[in-house]
Amino acid sequence: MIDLQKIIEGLKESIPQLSIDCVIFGFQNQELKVLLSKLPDIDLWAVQGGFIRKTEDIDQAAARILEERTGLKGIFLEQFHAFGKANRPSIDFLREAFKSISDRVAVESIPFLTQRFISIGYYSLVDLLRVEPVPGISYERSEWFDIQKLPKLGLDHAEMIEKALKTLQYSVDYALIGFNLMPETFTMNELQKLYETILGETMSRNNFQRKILDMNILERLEKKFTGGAHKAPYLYRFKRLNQY
Amino acid sequence: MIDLQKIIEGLKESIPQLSIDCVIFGFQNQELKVLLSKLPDIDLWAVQGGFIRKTEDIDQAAARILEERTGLKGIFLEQFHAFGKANRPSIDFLREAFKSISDRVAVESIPFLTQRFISIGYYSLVDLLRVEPVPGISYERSEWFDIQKLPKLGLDHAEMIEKALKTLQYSVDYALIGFNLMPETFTMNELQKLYETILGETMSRNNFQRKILDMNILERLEKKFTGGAHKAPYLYRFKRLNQY
DNA sequence: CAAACATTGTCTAAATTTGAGACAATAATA
DNA sequence: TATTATTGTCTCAAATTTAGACAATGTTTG
Repeated sequence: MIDLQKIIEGLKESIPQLSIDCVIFGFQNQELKVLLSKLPDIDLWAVQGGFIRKTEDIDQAAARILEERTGLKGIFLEQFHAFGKANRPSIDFLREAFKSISDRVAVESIPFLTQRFISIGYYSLVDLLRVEPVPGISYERSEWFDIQKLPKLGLDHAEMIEKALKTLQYSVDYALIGFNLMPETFTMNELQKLYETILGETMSRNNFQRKILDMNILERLEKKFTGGAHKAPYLYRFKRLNQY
Repeated sequence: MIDLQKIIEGLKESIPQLSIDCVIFGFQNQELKVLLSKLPDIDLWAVQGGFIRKTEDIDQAAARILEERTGLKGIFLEQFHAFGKANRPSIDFLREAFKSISDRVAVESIPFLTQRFISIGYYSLVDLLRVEPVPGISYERSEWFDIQKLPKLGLDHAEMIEKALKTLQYSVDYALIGFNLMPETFTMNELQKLYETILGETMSRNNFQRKILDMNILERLEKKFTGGAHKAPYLYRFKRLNQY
């Protein structure tokens, strides 16, 4: 049950007309996914949003929202763009968003919510299996969607995801170290699959290995015996030196 | 004389706790410069800031502020980062900023101004000679500063300029940085100086020329006879197709 | 008026990086 | 022991970048 009083109190401690939206990417089965939450009673989805408390840095607010929705702390999280069309969001979206409480109160009666919002977008890349999704207030449930097969998205969230993805692709090389996305140890092939999924293109095995090894960011560990009828690949892990 | 009433009315039409800051770059005498404005009675400078009107897209607001301060329209302007430390700005800065009117009203009595501000940073590239600087309200005058010799900056504006410059350096290759920074026509050597200044490194003359010409973005015009005792260089201008 | 001078435009060879194929090495299975 | 699938690495070709060289050309100087 949604506690209306708590919502309104929370809003009072927050900065009006300004929100944060986190585009949370996850990786599984060679698919790049994004964590979306569904509005009640309608097939409309959104990325993980929230507000900025008055005493909180915006980076802290983004980290808090990420933690609230995934349970993950200390994850690499990067701002990518602020969205501020004069007509976002439409009151229609808000009415849907607060439908579950709208029998008790009309959205229009909460001034905080009926105004125009400017939203600062952050993105993160997480180990999907470590996430226990908790939808934000007024959302029904959360789900991972393949980036190729997104559902109907509210507001400008399609554009947001698009832009977050572009930013992620642009910064794969340095971002992968920061996001502790890979398990502690992994094979070169597993790392390559991640690259290919993010970039949406295949890469040649030999040259990928050369490129990554030349970066000098990995240490080679013992071999991994998978039981497959073939040569066993080495395991690697990221070096523990001077990184983020 | 500053019209206090006009200021306060303007603020009423603006979104609270949210501002825009434009880092405006220009190029002259082989120096990359940034347009700063000085506070009255104190040696403290700031980039070109302003507020967002309630009915205005944030991109429009940035373009308006750019035009107000430079007289230039339709110029390259791109968002690069939102700044939102919980303690920005300090009330001290504001008191200085509004000193010129503070004999008539205490800053503290304008609630709009005493709150925390989150600022969205844009950067722009302009032809310095076409600019007629007009300082923002509450500022004394505007001046171009070599990026290497910045004066004392208020708030987090040093960090802002730093980050804008980094963004500019990253985008050198895909953005036509010369298009707005250079005069209508220019020599290859002048363009090279611009690149060298932005990137902070020297480049070889022959290879720079090849690289730029291969981009196929310039048209070659007649030669420029400088009076120097040597071969006259060609003049170029940017082609008039599908650009900013 | 020819020689000297400074700088420009372009060419070429060397060095480096990238792309693509080849092949031996090696776990597990038949 | 031969077969199979995959890995790690090598090599060669192609593409790109770097560096050097040199002729061309306005202007000044003798």
